This record gives sequence, structure tokens and C-alpha cells, in this order.
Amino acid sequence: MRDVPFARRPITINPVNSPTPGQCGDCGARHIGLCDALTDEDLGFLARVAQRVVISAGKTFIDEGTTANHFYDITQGDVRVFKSLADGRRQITGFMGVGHFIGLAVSGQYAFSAEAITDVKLCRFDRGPLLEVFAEFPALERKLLDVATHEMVIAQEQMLLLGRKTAIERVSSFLISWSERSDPYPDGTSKTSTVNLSLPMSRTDLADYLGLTTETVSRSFSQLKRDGLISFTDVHEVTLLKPQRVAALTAGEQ
Amino acid sequence: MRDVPFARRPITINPVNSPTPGQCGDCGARHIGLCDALTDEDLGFLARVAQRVVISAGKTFIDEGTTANHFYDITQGDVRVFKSLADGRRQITGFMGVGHFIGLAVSGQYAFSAEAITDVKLCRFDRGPLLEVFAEFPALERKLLDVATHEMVIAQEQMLLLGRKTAIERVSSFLISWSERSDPYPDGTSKTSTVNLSLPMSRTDLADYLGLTTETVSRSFSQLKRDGLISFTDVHEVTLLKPQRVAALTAGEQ
DNA sequence: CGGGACTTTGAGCTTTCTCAACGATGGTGG
DNA sequence: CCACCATCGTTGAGAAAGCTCAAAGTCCCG
Repeated sequence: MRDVPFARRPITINPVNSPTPGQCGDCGARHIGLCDALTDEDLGFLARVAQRVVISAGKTFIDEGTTANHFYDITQGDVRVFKSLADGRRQITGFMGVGHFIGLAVSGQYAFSAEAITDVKLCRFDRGPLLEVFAEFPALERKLLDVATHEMVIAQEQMLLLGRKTAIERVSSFLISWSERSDPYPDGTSKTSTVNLSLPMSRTDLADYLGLTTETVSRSFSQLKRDGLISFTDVHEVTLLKPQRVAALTAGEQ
Repeated sequence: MRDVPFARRPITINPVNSPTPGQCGDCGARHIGLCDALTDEDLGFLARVAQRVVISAGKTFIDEGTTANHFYDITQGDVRVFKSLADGRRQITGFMGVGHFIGLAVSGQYAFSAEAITDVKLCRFDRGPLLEVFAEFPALERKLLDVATHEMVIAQEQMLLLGRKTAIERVSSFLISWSERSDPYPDGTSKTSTVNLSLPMSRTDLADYLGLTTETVSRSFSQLKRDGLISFTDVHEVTLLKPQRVAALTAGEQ
């Protein structure tokens, strides 16, 4: 169910209900991303223009080139955002998890597609009404600017990776940044001991994210295994045995 | 003077004066970028926290990792924005021209460096005061969000280029997007006839932007010349003889 | 006119890709 | 419940795109 081929599927979205402020309290993304910018009371205004939707693994819910009618906030699961060329070549520009905000667009059209990697739950906002809410809560727009700025920083790092790093550096960089994303101790505590990571995406996803082929991703993993830096319990479960030595392979910046 | 080697130079900034609203009227960037979001009267508030600075070709004016004290608006010339690895490998993430806004940062530090390609004039804003102006003019913050969103779209396109396009596709893509940027007729009128482009950056800059080597950039240009699609009057002056055929080589999206 | 930096071209090499086969895994139907 | 099948992942061998190293050509300035 998890690794559905990413061939274009018809877009099917199942609105479940409008979250109430109380429901927002239960939301996995309540205190990250956009929603963290508001107090519980103010969140009601946001909830009023929101719908909860469920997307099953492998399904496309944003199609590049279509009219940008919605914003989305991920409340559960992981998403791949990507662009494609006419001949099918694909570049995944990001893996987005809980709390990530998707849907910023210029000239009214999405410049990217988005698909569920796992089963995904989203908070969906209608564009028009949400823009009105923004006018009322400048904190939201400020937050959105922060989000966009942060995305830009990550995008620049990815350009550096894609333009200038070797295969092993790319894979190592991915492992480290993915571990930092899942890391409850961003102070680096975990870097000294082993780290367990869940990789919900397929090797093809990884290849399309890192600008490589699946074979090269696989060979890089095998090399890291051979060198005793990582181990796999399952194809989608990796352990960083020597996080610092992996980090040393990322060709750190500056 | 134009092609100064891009080895790190000491940062030298020469504040010239604070622009007055009247001076803003003369500014090359008055009706593009950030400043276009304000009326002539409101622009006075912005001008109050601005200083005009001049950077000579080749000079660094933003250094990755340093404290982000300023925002910049380019009023003349071209700039390269880039990230570097410890061993000197460099990825140019963008060429910025008149009207472009530079300086968005998270966690108070620049995540990139910026250097003048040509002699450059900038409008420099102190971070603190500018944020106060933002609070007063939400239109500015909105505009900034638009800018950031647009940057993100371009960044995603660049990731697609870096991760998935061939050398000739990268060079063609660059030529087309550079022509669209300089194109006074964005409706495509110019695509049918020849287009003259000025390329202020060096081949090394192009290589570091496209994730190639200078040799490969040069060979790609030579191939396009051989095929009769482009011609050079000078190393920095290219003519697209068959813009549509060049566009056909970019592996257009979707 | 000469020197230095940049660009172009050539030849050989390396990394990564392509093509192919084999192995593992998970879901399905008998 | 197990066997089968489709899909995904890994490994190997050869091919190719782009890189490295080298040398010659061009241009700008002093």
C-alpha cells in the first residue's frame, strides 16, 4: 500500500469534515507550521475555512499546471512534491511531513505536483477565504513568509547538492538532513550515538530527489553498509551506526 | 573590470546617501520589486530606512554564515547569489538583476553569499527598522511573500534542471529563461525572430549555475553555434538565431 | 607590445547511467 | 494458510555523458 507506483492517478479527495477549534487542538500539526501562529481562539477563524481531507498512499492531490484553488497543511503522513518533464523525467523538490504547508503559487497555477507517499491527512483551505483570513491576522502572513523563507534556504541547499555533490555525498546529506528533521534533540546529542530513521519513500523517490538513479542510490547505501556506517533492518528502516562519520561524508558547507 | 576572479574579497560597502522620495522616483527599481508595492508618498517611509550603496564588480557584499543585518534591493547591475562547500565547490543559486530583492534569512544568518558581477548599485535597508516599516505597511509584507513565492518557483525549476537535464538542455534552458527575463515582449513575439542577449557573467559563473564545468558550457555553446541556433559577437553577447529551436532543446516541462 | 585572465578545443579518464539478471517482499487468491 | 505474482530493491557489466588535464586561442589592459 505504501509503495504505489507514481503513475498519474485521477485526483480523488475525500472531504471528511470541517475541523472545529476543539478538533484543531487534537491536530498533529496544531503547534507546528502555520497553525502555530495563532492562539486557540483565533484558530477558530482558520478552522472555519478549512476542511479535513484524506489521501491514500500514491494518490496525486496537486497537479502541476492546474489552477491553485487550495492551500494544504499536512496533519498526518508524508508527501512528495515534484516537477516533471514532458518525457517523464521527474525531480522531487521536497519531502513534506506533518506541519508542512503546501500550495503557495504565483499567477494562480501550481508550479508543482504533490502526491501522498503514505496515507495522508490534510487540512485544506480554500484560497479565497484563506486570503481574507490573512488580511485579518497579519501574524499568519508573517508566518507564511517565514515558511517561504525557510523553504528557500532548503531549496538553495538542495541546488548545491544537485549541482555539485557526488552520489555518496548526496545520499549522506539526505540521511543527515532526514535525521535532523526527525530528531527530537536538534542540539546534536543524538549525533554521538546511533540513530534510527524511517524512510517512507521508495528508492525511486530518493533517486528523483537526489538527481540520481535507483541503482546509484542502492549502490551508495551498500557502500555505507560495507563501511559499517549504516545498517538496514528493513528496506525502509535505516540505522545510522556512525552518524558523525556519515555527516563527514556530506561535504559540509563553507 | 567585469570579470574579476571571484576569490573572496574583503567586504567593502560605500554608503552614498539616503535616497529621498524624490530620488526614489529616479530609481531604476522604482516600479519593480519591493518598491512597486508602495505609493510615492508611502515610499518616503521606506526611503527613511534606506541607504544607497555601490559595489564594484567582483566584490562580495553578503557572506554566507554572517549575521543578516540588511536587506538589499538592486537598483543597477547584476549579482550572483551562491553557496559554497568547504573544498571550494560552488553552486550559484541565482543571477539577480535590477529590482531583485536579496536578504531574506532565517535564524538571523545569511544562508548564501552574494557578489557583484558588474558594478552594482544597491538600496540597503537595516533589518530592524525595515521590519517596523513592514508592520506599518502590510502591502510590503504581502509583496515580500509574492517575491519569496516566485523565487521558490524558480528554485524548483532550477532543481529540475540540476537534477534531471543534460548539458545541452541546461544551457538551452538558461538561454531561454535569460531571454525571457530581458524580454520586453513576454507574449512570445520575440521568439519568432532573433534575440540579442547580454551575458554579464563569466563561463565559470554559468558552469557553477548550471552544475557543469566551464569546458562543458563552452562545448555546449559551440554545438549550438555549429547547429546554427546561436552566434556570438562577443564572448558576452549572444544572439539566438532560432529561439524556437533553442526552446525545443530545453525539454519543456509537463 | 606583452602579460594575465578567460575561453575554446582536444584527448583520455571517471563517475554515473543503462541494461540485464537476480533476489526480496508484500499482497492476493486459491 | 500458503504459494504465486507483481513490484521493488540489489548487484553486475558495459556504455556514455561529462569531468580532468593540457594546450592553444582570444581579449583586455597596462
